[in-house]
Amino acid sequence: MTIKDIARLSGVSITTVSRVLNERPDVSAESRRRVLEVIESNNYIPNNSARDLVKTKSDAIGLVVRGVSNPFYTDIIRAVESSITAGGYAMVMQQISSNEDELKRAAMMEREKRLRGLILLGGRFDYTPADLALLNVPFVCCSFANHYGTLTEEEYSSVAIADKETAYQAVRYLINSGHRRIAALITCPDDRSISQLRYEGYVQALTEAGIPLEDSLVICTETYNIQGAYQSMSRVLDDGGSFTAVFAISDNMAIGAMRALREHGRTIPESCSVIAIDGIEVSDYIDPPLTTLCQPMEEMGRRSIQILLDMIEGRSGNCHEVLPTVLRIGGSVKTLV
Amino acid sequence: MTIKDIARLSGVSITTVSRVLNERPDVSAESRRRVLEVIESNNYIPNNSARDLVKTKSDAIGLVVRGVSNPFYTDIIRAVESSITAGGYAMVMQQISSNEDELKRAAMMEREKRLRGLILLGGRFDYTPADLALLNVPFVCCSFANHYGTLTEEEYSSVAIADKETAYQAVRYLINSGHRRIAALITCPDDRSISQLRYEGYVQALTEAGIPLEDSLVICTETYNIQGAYQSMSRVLDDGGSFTAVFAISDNMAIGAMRALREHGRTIPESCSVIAIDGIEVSDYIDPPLTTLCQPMEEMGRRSIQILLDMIEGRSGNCHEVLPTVLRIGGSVKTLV
DNA sequence: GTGAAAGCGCTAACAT
DNA sequence: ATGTTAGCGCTTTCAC
Repeated sequence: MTIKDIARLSGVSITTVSRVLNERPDVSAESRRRVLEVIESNNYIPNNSARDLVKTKSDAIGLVVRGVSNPFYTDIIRAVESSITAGGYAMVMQQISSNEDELKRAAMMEREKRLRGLILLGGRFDYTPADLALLNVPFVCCSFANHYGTLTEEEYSSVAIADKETAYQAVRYLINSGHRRIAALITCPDDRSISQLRYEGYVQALTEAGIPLEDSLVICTETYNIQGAYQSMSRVLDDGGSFTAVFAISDNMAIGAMRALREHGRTIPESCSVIAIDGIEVSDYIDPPLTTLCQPMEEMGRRSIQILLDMIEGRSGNCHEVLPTVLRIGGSVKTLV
Repeated sequence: MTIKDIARLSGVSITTVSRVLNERPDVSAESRRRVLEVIESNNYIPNNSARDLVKTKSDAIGLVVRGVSNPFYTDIIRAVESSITAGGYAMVMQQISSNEDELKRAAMMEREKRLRGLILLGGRFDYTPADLALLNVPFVCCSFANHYGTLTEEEYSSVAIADKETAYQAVRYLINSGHRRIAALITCPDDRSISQLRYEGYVQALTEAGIPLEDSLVICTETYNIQGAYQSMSRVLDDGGSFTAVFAISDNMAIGAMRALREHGRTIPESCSVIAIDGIEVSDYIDPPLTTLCQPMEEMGRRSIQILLDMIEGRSGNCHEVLPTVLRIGGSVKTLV
């Protein structure tokens, strides 16, 4: 069933059918009615490949994710997908492993699929202008920005929270609650990632409060997953790590750490407080509910697509949005007297 | 940059370039080398739309999901995406809300995108042959089957666990632990969904053990989410619901219910045991770790794609796979003396 | 308001 | 081994 069949069946030319298909005004009501009728009754759907070919572009937007199973990304993906579909585009998703380069993958997808735009969900913080040359369509960095790179604000778009400041607030919250021996659960202090940024917030908060930094309180997990956090924290506790509170750079890592703490007889929050950043749903249902700074996942996804569509459809250029976080007080932080 | 440019630049015809592109043997080593060189240095990537158009089909496989943020689906999606990419195809994902019909959406996608096949992740259990007429490409039902429908085994494919039997095992485990007043946390006893199937397992286990069914022990949440389970369980506990154990049809719902139990002073497992089905990662990190029957998510995703590609590439026809579950003993079930 | 015809970039006979 | 050519299904001038 092609446009030709519809034309034949409704007794008009291909052109007229095309006009109806594209909601052009220059078709008589009568022709339109007939064509629509035939389309309807034959369940005809135009071939996207053919349309894309002639228009030399598709209606697809690519989503490149570092790990779809990261529960933090999950809500964003949902919002992204909804917004893309609502905007009349289609989403093509690819995930990449931690050692792959998201830009190379994105560039590949872009050319192959003739993408109109890209969302990068999680990625490196150190793109250079040369990296960008790979991409020929608008893109939005979602949940990260170019803090360690050399891009100017005009060269790319981003939607994220203020990572360093948020981490600072979290640690500040612990300090205000009377804690001074505060461990940081991060992936690595200088991997130019979100972890480094949040670690910097931790350092700033301690420094400002006149609390000396201690290497033994910086727990590096290498990975972002729950199991890695559990193992790293277990190891530290086995070695007798001593602190009254933990700042975890993600809810997921906090949850892994909390199990390690419990298994080592450290009740939460009585013998160790925990605070994190992200605000995934489940962390509000665990015991005790995790005190955390919530990112507006839904909004991050939605805004990213809004910005991307604005660029694709020529309404505006690159832009950067820093979304606010909200402190969700659970029961994982104890005030020391 | 099109195939024509490459042909010109390497001094051969477009056919030869096409041959190189498609790794055909009938090209001289010399020509191949030259073409490859030009392709490489110009960063040329063939236009997929054009290829799809002439081949009258794409390289895309559609994934239709009921709620991407369901943590149980998340691992499956990851496996599905990896397998699709590894098989040389591309994944196009769409999620649908609970009131939309997945088959209609799938059919829409299929025609528009000229999909080669479809994975339905979560869906109705009551398809009829008429429903199937909508779809013209192979598809695999992932995590569900046609238990309440009228399809024959030859008409569709599925990869799932034995839901009723698994639920039976879970409840049986509670009974063997000495429980007799066992609540069931389900969405609805007769919605022809996975909930109904698992509820049937619950009924069978009780009946077999000579335990009378009690309406007041069947807690319906309508939704599958954590919050809905929390609210429903809270309501029941407010009304003084009395039971020594809860069988939840999903880990997620169990986690919601556990918070409600705690908030009502019911410690787990001392004053109430909890068992569930799914085995998502986080449920092994909560306190107490949830005792649950784990589905092999990774394998479900992988096998679904294997089966789908086998059908797409004509290696075999429809087939059904029932994957085993594994009991993961946490600390949420207490043995009554 | 409508249609004929060119062409988007590619593959696949078919010929050489 | 290589090139010529006819479409794939659609949109878009351009004429009428």
